Amino acid sequence: MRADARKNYDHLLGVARAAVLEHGADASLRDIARQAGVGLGTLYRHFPTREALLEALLHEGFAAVAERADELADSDGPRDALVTWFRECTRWTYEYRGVTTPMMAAIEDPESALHDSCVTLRAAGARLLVRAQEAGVARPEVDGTDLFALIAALAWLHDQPSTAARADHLFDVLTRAVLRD
Amino acid sequence: MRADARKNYDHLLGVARAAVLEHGADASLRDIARQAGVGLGTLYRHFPTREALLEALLHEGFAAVAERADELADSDGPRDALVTWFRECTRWTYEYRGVTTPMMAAIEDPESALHDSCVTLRAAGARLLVRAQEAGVARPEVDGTDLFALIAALAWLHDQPSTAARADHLFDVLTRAVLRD
DNA sequence: GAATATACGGAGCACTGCTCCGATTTGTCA
DNA sequence: TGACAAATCGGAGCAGTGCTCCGTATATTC
Repeated sequence: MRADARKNYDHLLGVARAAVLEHGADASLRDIARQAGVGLGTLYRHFPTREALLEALLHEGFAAVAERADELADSDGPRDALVTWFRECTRWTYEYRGVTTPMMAAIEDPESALHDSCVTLRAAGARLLVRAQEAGVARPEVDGTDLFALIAALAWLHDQPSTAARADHLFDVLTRAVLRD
Repeated sequence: MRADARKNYDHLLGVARAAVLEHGADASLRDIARQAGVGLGTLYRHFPTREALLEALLHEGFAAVAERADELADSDGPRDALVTWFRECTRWTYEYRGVTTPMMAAIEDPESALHDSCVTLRAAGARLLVRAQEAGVARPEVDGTDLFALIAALAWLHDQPSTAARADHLFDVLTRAVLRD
């Protein structure tokens, strides 16, 4: 990679992060390029699709949340590990508005730049879920895809003006759908 | 209302219904106008906002689902009435893709053309919910807004390619968050 | 310092929502 | 019936979007 390309890539990523934090995952790509002092073609060369840009932006976070699942599996009991991870994962998605729709599309599309990260995240959750089910504290009819869907749904609800304020409460409500009473 | 205006209004509504059924709630307004053989200005005069168009499209459905709640309250027990209405209401939203985001925005915005219909729907669900809670079969911490949010979340999940096929299963899962075990 | 491969920038295309206003049609009243 | 006023229409025009393409400029290599 050429030196100027590397510099543009890094700068672009920084500007994109700020833009996505402020305007959500559907921030204007033109604005990002302009704000980075770079042509639109340059942005598209480095990030051919919006998913590629999001992947570059979120990759570390995905990995950290997935790894956190294994940490919790070691340190906590089946029930606490699942609930804590579910909560932390959900909270993490709250940072980036509108990221949940591309994620739901990506997990179904192996060509998407976000696909692998989403699959990794789902698998991490599924491990904790199975463990909790084996311990008899989670409902047996729920699977990893359901858990992923619930996380995405909570993120979506957090993006909606009418339910953003009660996100924590909705998390508690949805937790009852996963846990055995 | 002038005769030509009335004719355009009705025709526009028919074309819009087909377009929304096929392309979802964010169907191109230009396409709808073109397909109806009408200028864009005409469409905007009859339906000043997209919400106004959706309200005209969905008003009957909103009213029918709300009324259905009272029917079920008369005919069924607290638990069955709630679950059946929850299911029917959710299924109804499946007919129109992408309608849930504008609904969630509308219920918070009294100026929106969809506001009243959304409030009516939420109130209908809340009546059945309170009845079920008084009978001890629904969780006391859930309220009407939560129920509305769950319906919207299920509709959103149904719009996503990765979870559309398991919509019924997700309904069963989320029902456990509303009902007492 | 010259040659080559790499990367850049932005004009251009097709689409979107939405506004505005001159042209047209309808209903009314003499 | 015919003229007039009010209601309605149609689409050009503006600003924004995603995305492509290619002439130009820059970095690296020899």
